[in-house]
Amino acid sequence: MIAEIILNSNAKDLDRTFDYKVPKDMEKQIKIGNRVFVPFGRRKVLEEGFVVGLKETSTFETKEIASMSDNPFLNGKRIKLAKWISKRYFCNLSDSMKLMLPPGTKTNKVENRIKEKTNNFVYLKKEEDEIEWEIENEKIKSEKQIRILRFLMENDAITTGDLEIFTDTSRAIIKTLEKNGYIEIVEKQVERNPFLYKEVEKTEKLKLNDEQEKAYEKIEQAIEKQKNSQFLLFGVTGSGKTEIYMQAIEKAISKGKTSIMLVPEISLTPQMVERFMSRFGKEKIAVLHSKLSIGERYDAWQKIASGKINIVIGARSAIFAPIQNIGVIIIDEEHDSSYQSEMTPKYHAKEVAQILAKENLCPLILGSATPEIGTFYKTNKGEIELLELKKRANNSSLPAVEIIDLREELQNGNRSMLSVKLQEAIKENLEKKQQTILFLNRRGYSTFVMCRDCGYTVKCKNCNITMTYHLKQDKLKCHYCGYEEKKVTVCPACKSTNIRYFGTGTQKLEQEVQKLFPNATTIRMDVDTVSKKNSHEEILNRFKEENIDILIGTQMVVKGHHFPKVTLVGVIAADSSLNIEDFRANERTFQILTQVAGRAGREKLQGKVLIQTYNPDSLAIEQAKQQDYKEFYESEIPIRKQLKYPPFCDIIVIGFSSEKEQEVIKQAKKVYEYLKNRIITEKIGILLYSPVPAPIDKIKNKYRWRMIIKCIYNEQINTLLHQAIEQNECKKSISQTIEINPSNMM
DNA sequence: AGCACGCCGACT
DNA sequence: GTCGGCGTGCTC
Repeated sequence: MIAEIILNSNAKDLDRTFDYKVPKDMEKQIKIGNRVFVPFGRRKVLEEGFVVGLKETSTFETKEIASMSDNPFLNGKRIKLAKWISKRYFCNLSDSMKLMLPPGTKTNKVENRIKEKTNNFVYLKKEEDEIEWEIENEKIKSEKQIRILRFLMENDAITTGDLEIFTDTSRAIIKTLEKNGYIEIVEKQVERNPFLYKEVEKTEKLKLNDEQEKAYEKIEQAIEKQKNSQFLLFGVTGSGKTEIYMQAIEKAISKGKTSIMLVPEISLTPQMVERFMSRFGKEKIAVLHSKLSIGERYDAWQKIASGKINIVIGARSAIFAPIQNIGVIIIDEEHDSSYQSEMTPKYHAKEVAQILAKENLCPLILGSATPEIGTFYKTNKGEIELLELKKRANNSSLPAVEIIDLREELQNGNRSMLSVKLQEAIKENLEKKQQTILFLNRRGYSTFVMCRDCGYTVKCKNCNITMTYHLKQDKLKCHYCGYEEKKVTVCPACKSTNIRYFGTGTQKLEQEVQKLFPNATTIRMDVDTVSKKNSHEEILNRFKEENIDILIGTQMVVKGHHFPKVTLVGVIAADSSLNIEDFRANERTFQILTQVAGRAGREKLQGKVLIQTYNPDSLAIEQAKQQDYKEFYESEIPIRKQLKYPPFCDIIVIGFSSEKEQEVIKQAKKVYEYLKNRIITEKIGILLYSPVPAPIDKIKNKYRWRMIIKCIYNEQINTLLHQAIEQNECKKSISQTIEINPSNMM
């Protein structure tokens, strides 16, 4: 017997199967999906690989499989899904398989066994920076050691269970680190999973109103009849979507089936999880999110794989949880961009969910108050069934939204970031002792630094983008590669000292608010303040519990949380998402403004929203004021149609990048010519644009070019694109990427 | 990706 | 002479 093996490697050249002979004693157990170790080339160590096919003969002179894990790891269905992913998202098969492997799977030949987790904790003893510095000072340059340190830093405490994931060598390094006093290993009963010992009170299902009942019945039917249909549960926050989700899950359980519910990472709060646990009991629910350590993730994964779990709740990657016999898949806030992975494989959890739902013959429920344009379009075409919830369950009224024209403010001589009206509203709110949220989707202090004499702007030396000034560290930072520089006082081009800091970020906003309202308490939330574990929750809880007057933040403040005392929301600049080079600019602006507006006055108190903008005539902003999704949809659809944007046409971006600009251009042109010829000879209806530099043409010292194709994406196009890459080989130093309707067009 | 082979310049 | 830098090519 011959096994077709995919090696665990991300090299382009190795993204194909290799044939190996199956030893006689292995023939009975071996199955597609098994993990094996094989000799490869001249390498001294065995390589890890996965069985993706079995056959009788091979045209090659085969070597023999050396060993096989007892754990099956994957199966035929998973391999099939991995193959689909690598085809659809243009990644190596080994990359898509990695998504489905148990967390912390070791990639060396040592068998991976994790002993029972104890409560022994390893703590970092010193300040993070100091450790890194000391390590480098002692010239300990081992990659492994640095990796372990990173791991320790990311999880300020890890269990000895986590330690088991490491290899013997790594464990030895950790012991050395302990001996030298960098870390300490303590025996301590600490419970990191707040739900493990917490008593949850059982709650009963709520009575549905007529609208909810109508929607639920449709879903119930689909679960009952095992119909692979898709639903859009379209309703504002507070219209009772969650109760419908829970009853759908209950229905699935009653049929002996499991459920997956995806939520955006940011909405995965303890309160949300508790709500599900008190309905279904905590034993049957597994929660997967990015704050889990590898050990915790491993435990959850094993529990799901063993069949003890019937509900999986998690962010994007939870779609790959090893759960069987799915009865319903739910994607809450389906428009959320976090469902699209930004790392290879750049999969979209919604598309993967569609595949899984088809495979399991179960319904897929998408929920949103501001669905993706494409999703709503499908409800018109009958591909998705629309279930509408118009009523707000608690009958609270929509906040009053007002648009403020910043051009007028400027004409009237107000150079402040806060318009007169917004300042007055904040003052009034402070007097009433009610809370305010100020939203500005840009972090840092100043977004660019320019010489007023010669127009020179400070750019990152690795990336072709302007540096942002950060007040606290008094430094210029590149938001793309993290490069930092001293602040500039003398123009490097003309030696002028007439340097000005332009643009505003959350830091400057906070400073200005403190200047204007010295007696108000403020708290800021953006990536710079929430870098540490859990502080996202901490900031929001502090804002709520300590009654802080003003919360200043980027999009993080927009989602999930319920703040009963917030009655004023100020949007400092609604334009930032409007001017980006992206076909979703209007959609993103509408979604974010509608969501921010929804933060104001969610209970008895009447809420007020002030949106400051330089484009008061923009339809997206005007319709966000009305908070009328359908009207926005109706106005956006003709634009999409006219400009040949999704959902009428797909945008395919082929990217090329390398440190050598000439090579990038050469390869881009080569692929362009190839595609042009194929399109002419095969008469394929696609629009091909010649290669141009990407909007950000240099990141991390790599020049970036790209070409855009507009067409209706299908199997034929997919094949053509794969061939375009395979048949136009290039140097290893050039990286080529293909994305269809990428979430980031930069 | 690794690992070896091979070709060429630098250095005892 | 030979050590080592890295470009090239192959791995069932």
